[in-house]
Amino acid sequence: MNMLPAVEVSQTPEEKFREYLASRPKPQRFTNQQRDMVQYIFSKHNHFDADELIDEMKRENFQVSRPTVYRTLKKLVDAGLLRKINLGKRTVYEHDYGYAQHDHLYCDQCGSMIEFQESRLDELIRDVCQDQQFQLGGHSFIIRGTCADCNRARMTKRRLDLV
Amino acid sequence: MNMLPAVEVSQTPEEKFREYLASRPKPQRFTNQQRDMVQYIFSKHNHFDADELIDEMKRENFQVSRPTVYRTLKKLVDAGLLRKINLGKRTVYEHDYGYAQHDHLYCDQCGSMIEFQESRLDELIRDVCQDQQFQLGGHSFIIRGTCADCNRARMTKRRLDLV
DNA sequence: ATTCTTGCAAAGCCTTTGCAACTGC
DNA sequence: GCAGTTGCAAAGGCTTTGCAAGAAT
Repeated sequence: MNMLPAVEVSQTPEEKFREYLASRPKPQRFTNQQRDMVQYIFSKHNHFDADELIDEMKRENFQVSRPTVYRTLKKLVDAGLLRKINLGKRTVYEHDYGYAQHDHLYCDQCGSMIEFQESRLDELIRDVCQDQQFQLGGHSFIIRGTCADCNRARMTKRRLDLV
Repeated sequence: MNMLPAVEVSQTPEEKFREYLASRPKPQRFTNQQRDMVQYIFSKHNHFDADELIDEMKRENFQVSRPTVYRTLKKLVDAGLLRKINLGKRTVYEHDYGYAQHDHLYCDQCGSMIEFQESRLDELIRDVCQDQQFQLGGHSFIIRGTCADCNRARMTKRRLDLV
């Protein structure tokens, strides 16, 4: 995955999450499983779905249960630590906190997600909202197709097929 | 819904669908239920999900079964008559054939979808794909937020609450 | 102590599928 | 008549929930 610039943050993800929990109308508790999840998720920068997270964490002997993972992921999204991306077939999560605003190219062949930044997009979104008197909440933007690697693989295969 | 320019098409949706069916590796059949669905769907221009379509068609005494609706919707998407839009909570379909390329603003409050066209978006997409040597397949772009109507309603409510 | 979180099993929701009866071509 | 379509019931995949036991504050 090509890396985008990190963003300066003054709190660790865990601190930010605790702050979020504490600031709820009904203060919520910070549990061991939640701590493990936050630490695990922010120890690597990648896109993952609920199942992958559960499998990987179990493989590393963390104690995680499916319902709790779903419940915690929802809180992490609310807290602004994660962003949820709906891919149609799959729903994946990625870091939101401490990471630059960006969008994705999604490869239909290999499933990889390539991140990109485009300042023109923000401008465009602002203009459209202005036009329609629409109060912007957010956006989802995914460009689908075939990534460079898969394209190369295809080309090669096609060449071989012709022989 | 604000209307975008229609596009010139030489075939009716039904004709186009029959052509698609006939051109399959294993030619497929055009049935009464499929005809009803195509006619019903293209008799109005709106966004709908599978359930809404079934309910409405049943209400008008068309005979439709859930599995067949799903099977036919898939074919209509393949045939290029419909476009499938994943809204996270809901999956909706809209006319693709005979209708200008566009994207959507989605109101979180009332669920309405406002269509818009932005030529700058195509340019941007082309540039990003160029950069990444990515072969474009398509894109999904949804701007979320609160539409003008809902915003007005909220304003009014807020004013009333203050009295 | 109180109140929130957990984990199991079960339910929900939307979508797909196996299969026998049916129907377009 | 053959091959594809239909509709029922059932299964699937992912996500959520009721509730009793357990943990955080």
